[in-house]
Amino acid sequence: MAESFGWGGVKDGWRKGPWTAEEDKLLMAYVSMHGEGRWNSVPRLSGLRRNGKSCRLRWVNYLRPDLKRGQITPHEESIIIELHARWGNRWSTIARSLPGRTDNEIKNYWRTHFKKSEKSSRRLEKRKNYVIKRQRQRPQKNKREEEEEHQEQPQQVDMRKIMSQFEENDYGVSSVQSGPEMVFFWPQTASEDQCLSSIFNGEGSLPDDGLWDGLWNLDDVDGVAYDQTCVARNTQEPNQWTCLYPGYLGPHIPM
DNA sequence: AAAGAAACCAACCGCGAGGGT
DNA sequence: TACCCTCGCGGTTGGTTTCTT
Repeated sequence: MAESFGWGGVKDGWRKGPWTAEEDKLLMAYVSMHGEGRWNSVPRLSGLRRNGKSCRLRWVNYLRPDLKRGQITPHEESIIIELHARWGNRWSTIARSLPGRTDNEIKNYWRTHFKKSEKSSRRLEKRKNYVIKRQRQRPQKNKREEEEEHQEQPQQVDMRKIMSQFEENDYGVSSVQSGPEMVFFWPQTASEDQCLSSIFNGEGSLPDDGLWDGLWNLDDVDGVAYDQTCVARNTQEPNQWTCLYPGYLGPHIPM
C-alpha cells in the first residue's frame, strides 16, 4: 500500500517520503563527483529514484556539510526577529545572515515559536521591543552579556496611552505604523537641532512649544526611555520624523 | 500508564524568475 | 517573442516526538 502511492511510496516513477541512509549516500556521492546543481540529472547519474527537486531539497536542507546542527541560540533568535521585522517572510534572505541555518529551518522555527498563538505573538512583541532597545542603547556587547540579557522579560507598554498624549497636545502625530513606530510632522524650515530639541525636551521655537515636555518626560508615564538614535528624519519627506519606540527599560517603574 | 494535545521537523507542492533556444 | 526547462522560494502537509492531563 505505502509503496503504491502517498507518503513513502512511488508516484510517477519517483520515490517520495522520508529519505533512507542509502539514498543519502547516493546523493552525497553524486554531489562529491559532480558538484551542486543540475539537479534533474541526479536520478540519471546517481541511480536514485528521486526527482531533481527532491534531491536538491534533501541536499540543501539536510546533507550539506556546512549545516549547523542543534537548537537555534538566543543570539540567532534575535537576528531572526530583527531580520523578519525588516524582510518579512523572506526566509532565504534571512537564512543568508545565519550561516549553517536553512530557510526551511528558520521558517519552521518562526512558525513554531512566534506564529501559532496569541501567547507567541506577545512573546514576539516582547522580543522585538527588547532587540530594538538593545540595538539602540548598547550596540557593543559581549556574547555572555547578551545571553544573560535574553533571560529578561521586557514588559509590554500601552502604546495608545503615549499616542493619546501627543494627540491631546495636537502635535501632528499622523499614525502608528506597523511595529513600534510613530511619525511626527514639523515645518520643513525647522533645523534638525530644533526638531530634536523640541521632540526630546519640548524646547525651541517649534509649533506648540511649551505644551508638552518632550519624549524624555514620557518616562514618568510609561517607563519609556528615548534617545536621539530613536528618531530619524525622513530623507524623502524632510518635514516628517519617525520615532522608533525603544521598549520598556526595566522593572523599576510600575505598570 | 495511557490518551490526547502540542511542538517539532522533514518533505512536498505550486508558483515565479531567469536563462537558453 | 514565445516557449521550455531548471532552479529557488514560500506555503503547506503529515509523521514523529515530547509534553500535559
